[in-house]
Amino acid sequence: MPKTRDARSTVTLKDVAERVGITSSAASMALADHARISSKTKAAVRQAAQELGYVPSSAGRALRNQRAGAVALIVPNTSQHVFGHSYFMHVLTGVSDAANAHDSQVIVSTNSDAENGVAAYERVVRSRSADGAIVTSSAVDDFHVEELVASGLPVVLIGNFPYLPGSVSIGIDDVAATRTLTEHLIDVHGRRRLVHVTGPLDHQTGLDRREGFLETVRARGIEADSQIVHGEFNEESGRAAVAAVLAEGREVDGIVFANDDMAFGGLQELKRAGRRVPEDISIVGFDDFGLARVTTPGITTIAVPAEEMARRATERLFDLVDGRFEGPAHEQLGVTFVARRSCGCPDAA
Amino acid sequence: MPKTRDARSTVTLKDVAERVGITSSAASMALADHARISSKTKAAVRQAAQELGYVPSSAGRALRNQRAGAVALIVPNTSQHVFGHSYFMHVLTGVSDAANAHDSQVIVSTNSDAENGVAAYERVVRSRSADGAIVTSSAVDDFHVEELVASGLPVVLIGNFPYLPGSVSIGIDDVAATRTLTEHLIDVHGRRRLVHVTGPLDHQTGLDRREGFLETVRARGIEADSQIVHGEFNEESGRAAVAAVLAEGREVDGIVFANDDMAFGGLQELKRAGRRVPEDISIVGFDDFGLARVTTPGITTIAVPAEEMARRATERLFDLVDGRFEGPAHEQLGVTFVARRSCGCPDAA
DNA sequence: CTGAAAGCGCTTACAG
DNA sequence: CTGAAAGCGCTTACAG
Repeated sequence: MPKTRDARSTVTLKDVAERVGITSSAASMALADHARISSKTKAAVRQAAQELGYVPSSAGRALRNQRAGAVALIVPNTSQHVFGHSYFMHVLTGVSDAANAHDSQVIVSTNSDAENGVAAYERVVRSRSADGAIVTSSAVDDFHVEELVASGLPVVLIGNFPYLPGSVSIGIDDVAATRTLTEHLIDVHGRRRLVHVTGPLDHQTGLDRREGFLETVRARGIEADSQIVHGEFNEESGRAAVAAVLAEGREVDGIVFANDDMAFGGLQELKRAGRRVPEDISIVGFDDFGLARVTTPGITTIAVPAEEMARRATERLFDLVDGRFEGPAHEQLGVTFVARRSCGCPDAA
Repeated sequence: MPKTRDARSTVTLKDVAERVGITSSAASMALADHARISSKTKAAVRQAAQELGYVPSSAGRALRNQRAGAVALIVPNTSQHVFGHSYFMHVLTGVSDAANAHDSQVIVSTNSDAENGVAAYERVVRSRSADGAIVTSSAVDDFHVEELVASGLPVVLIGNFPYLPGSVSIGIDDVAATRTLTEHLIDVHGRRRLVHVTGPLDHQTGLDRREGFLETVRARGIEADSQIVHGEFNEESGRAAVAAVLAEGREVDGIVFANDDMAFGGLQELKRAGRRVPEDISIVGFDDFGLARVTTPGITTIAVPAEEMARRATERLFDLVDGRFEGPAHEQLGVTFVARRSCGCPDAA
């Protein structure tokens, strides 16, 4: 059966070489600017390539060079639900920028169905479609990540992975950032009866942000008036957490949500219950991937530099792939505190 | 220089074949379940492959089969700014789902710098890294899209491209959808003095949504009281459009924004000016990719089935690649009207 | 029926 | 110095 693609012309190195009257070996060297080819021949080859519209075959190159010319951005479906759309676009942008700079393609591997023997991303990598992988998973018990790292394949993780000492990762200091938020509620707005709505505690971010909250209320001596409620990083769990807290009837004047989505859900529930934010209760979130800016009131939060993290992670990945760098290493980027009206601050801008 | 990758074992078909004591040709046929291989040998090969952790080399396959096993999702940078993050995640999800079902990788090509001779996505495709492409651009004057389609390469476009009759595309009926929104303001909420804030008019969506608005105000006989203001699909241009309209001092009781981002910008500007939405002015947007649901008030809008469009587009692409289908063809999917408080309707759920 | 060569497009180590 | 073979990993058309 004739294929559609047959209609298109496929220009190979051989075509270029024939036009110039040399072998494809020589043409290859000419295009690679090899010293042994005369500049006259080089010019002729370049022109022929130009005229014929020659583009090297990625498969031919990959097979010969044992190098795919692509990196994989791996998005486990667990992490898909945990983080939001904006987060991944920031990450994708960062990865693409760095990959483009290295003339590399970006393969996005979103494994929709969790367990089908070999995980989707393991395949990407084992089939050598990609020279390395950026992984955004943060589930502590995701053993696939561990296996991937252990396989010796170049992998850079986005996030903090203290339990994977052999890994290369780029993260932020979630503990310190949450401390900043919590201290802000206490020191600037005089809040004393605080609630922390956690993220999922099988995620390192969930654990670290809780730790930051706990450290702070302890340091300020208001631990007895504080409360921890479990959440799942999504809007609905923020709503449910607030509903549960309000149902208990305890006094609360500030809530530290472990991310913005939960803060938004909580905000809606507080409004529904007739509590004014920030007059009656100050709230803060975490991430600033877009949502926190558009709600009413805007949500005070920590801006996570997702795009920059991804860019750095990808640069590190190329270092690994090119053998310029040997893990393990963990790098942390700075974050920005963004004051909005939800805590009681005046709106920015 | 030894490469990092040398540390990893690379299992080839030859390794599998040797373990079983046959040639790699036979092993290939065995794994392909070819009739001429005995079921006993097949079982042995499968087991050996399993034990060794054999995964076919994508480069070897691609070269031999003249088929990359990947599709490209092309995101011209123009269109990146025009649409939002959520839109692309919806598209990416749809493309990934369909590609996974066809055992194909997804390459995302975001050409950051516009003009570097050959456009980034042309390279992807010319280097045969991808067997076909999904393109999300909607700029009417983006000649790259035209070239791509003309090249004979399998391409499916997301959106409406009436000026590219030779193309295969999946879109929605923007004219009819905008008519629905505009009629809603007039017929349900009694608005008579309407403004339409357009999208960029070098984009088909911008043109079509304007057309839908114009048709409706003409049909209802309120054209004289209507006004068209130019926007660019982003929040800031919505804000600016509203500021301009208010500055003129004309009476306005309803605004049809060509998308949600502009509606949100306009909403903020209206609030700032002391106009109540929806009491004084009803507003509507378009898209429903996330923003419209989280603002206060929520924005009445048309939900665009971006994920489904992408899934269908990718299915069509595989039809083209496999020669099961010959373009041109244009398919339109249905949309959903979503009533929220910004027009005067009670909030949903 | 079955063994093994040929060839996809590249690049570089080798032979002359 | 330069020509052209070898081989990356696959699959299938061909020879026996």
